[in-house]
Amino acid sequence: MAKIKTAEKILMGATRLFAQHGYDGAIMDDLAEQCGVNKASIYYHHKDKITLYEHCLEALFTPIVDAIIVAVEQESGAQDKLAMHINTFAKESAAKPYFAAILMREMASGGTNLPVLARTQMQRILRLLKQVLAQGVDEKVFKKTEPLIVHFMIVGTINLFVATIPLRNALAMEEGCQSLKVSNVKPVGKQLAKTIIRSLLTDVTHPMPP
Amino acid sequence: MAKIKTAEKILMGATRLFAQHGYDGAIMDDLAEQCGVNKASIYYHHKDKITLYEHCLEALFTPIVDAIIVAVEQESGAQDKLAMHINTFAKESAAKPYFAAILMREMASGGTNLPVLARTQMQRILRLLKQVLAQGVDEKVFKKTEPLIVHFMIVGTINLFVATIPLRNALAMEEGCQSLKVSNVKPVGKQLAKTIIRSLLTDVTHPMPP
Amino acid sequence: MAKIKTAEKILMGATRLFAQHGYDGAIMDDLAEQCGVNKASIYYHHKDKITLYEHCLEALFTPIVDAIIVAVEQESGAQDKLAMHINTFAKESAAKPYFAAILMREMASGGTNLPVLARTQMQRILRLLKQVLAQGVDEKVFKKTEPLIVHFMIVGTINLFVATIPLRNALAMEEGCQSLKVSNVKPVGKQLAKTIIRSLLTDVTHPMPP
Amino acid sequence: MAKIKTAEKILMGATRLFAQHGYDGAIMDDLAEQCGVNKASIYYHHKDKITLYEHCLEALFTPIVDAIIVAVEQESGAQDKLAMHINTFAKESAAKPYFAAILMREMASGGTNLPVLARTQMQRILRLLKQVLAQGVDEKVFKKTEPLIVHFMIVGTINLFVATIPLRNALAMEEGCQSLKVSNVKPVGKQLAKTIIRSLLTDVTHPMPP
DNA sequence: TATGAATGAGAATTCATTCAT
DNA sequence: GATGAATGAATTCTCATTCAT
Repeated sequence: MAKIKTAEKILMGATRLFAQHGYDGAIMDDLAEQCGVNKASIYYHHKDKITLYEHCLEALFTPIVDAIIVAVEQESGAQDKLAMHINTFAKESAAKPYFAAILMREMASGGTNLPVLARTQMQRILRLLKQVLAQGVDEKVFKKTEPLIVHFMIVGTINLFVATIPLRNALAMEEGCQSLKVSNVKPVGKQLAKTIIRSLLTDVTHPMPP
Repeated sequence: MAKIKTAEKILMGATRLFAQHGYDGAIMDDLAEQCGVNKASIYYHHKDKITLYEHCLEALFTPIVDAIIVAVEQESGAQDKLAMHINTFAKESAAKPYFAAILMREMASGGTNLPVLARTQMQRILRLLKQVLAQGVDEKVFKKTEPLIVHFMIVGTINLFVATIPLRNALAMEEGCQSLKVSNVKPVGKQLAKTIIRSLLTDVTHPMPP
Repeated sequence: MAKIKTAEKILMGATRLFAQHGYDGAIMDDLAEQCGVNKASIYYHHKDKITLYEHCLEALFTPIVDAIIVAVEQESGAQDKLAMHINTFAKESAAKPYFAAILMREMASGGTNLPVLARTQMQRILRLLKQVLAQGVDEKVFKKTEPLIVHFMIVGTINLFVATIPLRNALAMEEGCQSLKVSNVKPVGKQLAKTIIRSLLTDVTHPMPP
Repeated sequence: MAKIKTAEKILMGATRLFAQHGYDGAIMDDLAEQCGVNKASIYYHHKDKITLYEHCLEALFTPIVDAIIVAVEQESGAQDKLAMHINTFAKESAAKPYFAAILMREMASGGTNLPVLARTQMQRILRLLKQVLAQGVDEKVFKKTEPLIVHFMIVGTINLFVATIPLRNALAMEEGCQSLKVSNVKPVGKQLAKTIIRSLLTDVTHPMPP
């Protein structure tokens, strides 16, 4: 019987809670109740709240960044790599929706509280992007641009899209405006990739991916 | 004697605190101290914490959205309107940096807690954008696109850029990586506008603004 | 134009509030609002809360006790005096309903907080009752009894009746039980007087008042 | 080791405090201190102040009413039942002196705040009394009377007597008036029973209980 | 491991009172 | 006399954390 370990159960519940309410808004009592464990058990497994938070970030960020790096490595051309970068980021964000919320809050805090590990992970992504863009410049397909801005476009757009899925559904109800209800990330990633790549290309007549 | 009104002083201090720490992380005692007023004074002017928060959002969001609408109205062509939309959003966000942080947190919450007024303001922006894009389609300059995605690109990118200014400065120190230190929003807005507009244009040979 | 003086207006409002909520439950802000005066005005006219309370008690208790004494003096026989004592107490309590509530609360506090003046007034009533009962014993119409118990019967019964008028009306609604709705004090005073006097009479064949 | 449970300890302390100072006058800090428990413990066991108050009323009222009902059931004649009703009410009130104080305050509030349970309990008493009086009328021993008035005489008198025991002791000291010092409830109940029954009897020559 | 109970340090809110005009 | 604003001292309640079993 594949009983989920208590420590794991707590970690998952905590991630959801931190995503929904932020670090300060997440309450240990609620966590215990929602996980169906005793409050003291949390402390048996996780030292304290801040450490638990760090565990959550670690468990959340690392595999996402790893997945992106692996995916990008499988492509060879700069253009394909960039497209893969963006699409994988989108896919992973959509698959682990708490990632977007937590990242957004941390960015909102100026990232000051962001545990070192999470910061490191975000820098790995940025570094990867820089390499891809540099490769593109070398290959004469991309113009020179500020990688940071591209990074912001990717992360900002996707995060916002994923984090607002529930909001948009609510608005769609209120307003009867169906267009708000877009909740599939794939096309968003696609269009974002197209937009960014097109703006980077040296030669606009260069063939675009479909 | 132009004494700043206490209510106003509290509102400003509260906005900063909410932006820095989020709703739950902002502490009324700190607010009182930072404003140099008595704790009870806060309650004299603002009923309770949640109401104070709503007041902050109201004071923050409305003028920004108003400014964007006014600016866009002064242009006539869809392309110019869109550029103005993006640049004004960037300019306003940069001028009132708490806006980005607060909006990001709210988005992270799925916007569920977002007071009605703030939601309404964000919808005003979106509605404006829709009109501009529709006009562009009418004028045959723009391809048909999902306005929501464009909206996300604008808001997500700019917000992330503005909100991470302090983070990036910190990172720049740590890493000695000067490129992180970009803190002037204007070029970001410019490049974002160019990127988005270029991807929207029906005819890539269409003349771009410099 | 017979404008009610502010001090007076406050006194009346305060009496109601103290009766409804007790000393601790009465809130100065509410008082100001209900009286339509500024909070600071209360302190202009009444020093502080406890003093205001004393003023209320004084204004409430003294005329009631005076009225009883005057009324009793107008009778000559012990039996008539006692009847008058009870009926006047009932009448006055009904006319000034806040009296019952305030007295009950004070009694509930063990009367420890009861300002001296109010205590004195209650003792005047008790002293009067003692005299009447003693006179009855002298006149051989009354048996010797403990005046305090008679006092309690009178005050306890009438107070309870008057104070519960609103409660009983509520209950009558809920239960559809009309008998609860007795709200005219006169017959209660009458029956109470009859009950007490009958139990005091030496000779049960002694003529009773109708 | 028969350690008194904390929840119970709090309940008892709270009952005393509510009786002495009323709901608004009872302060949670004081309660914690007097019980020798931590402030937060109170909330661990009792949700909030109002709930704690309700728990107190429940624990206080129910057994008293139960005792009265049981005692009355053991008698058969209406006259004996009524005497037992009054005497048991007196006995119970004396045994749990906080009952009188709390009931008086609630009555003073017009009973409006009185938690449903306490109201229900008081109605059980009234209903019992009605049955006894009705039985007496059936048995032709009692005249028809308004049960509510009889109820008020019983409750009002006994409550006042019990609640004022401390006051009277104080007065007795001040005045040197020994007669005030009556603090044994039994004779009061006895006399009250005699008084009420005598006034209810159809035939005054009817044999009274000693 | 798990849990019910406990707790100290806060944190939001209230309230009587005062002050400047 | 009257009033809007301010304030210090509570007061209720919360929350992360610990302890005994």
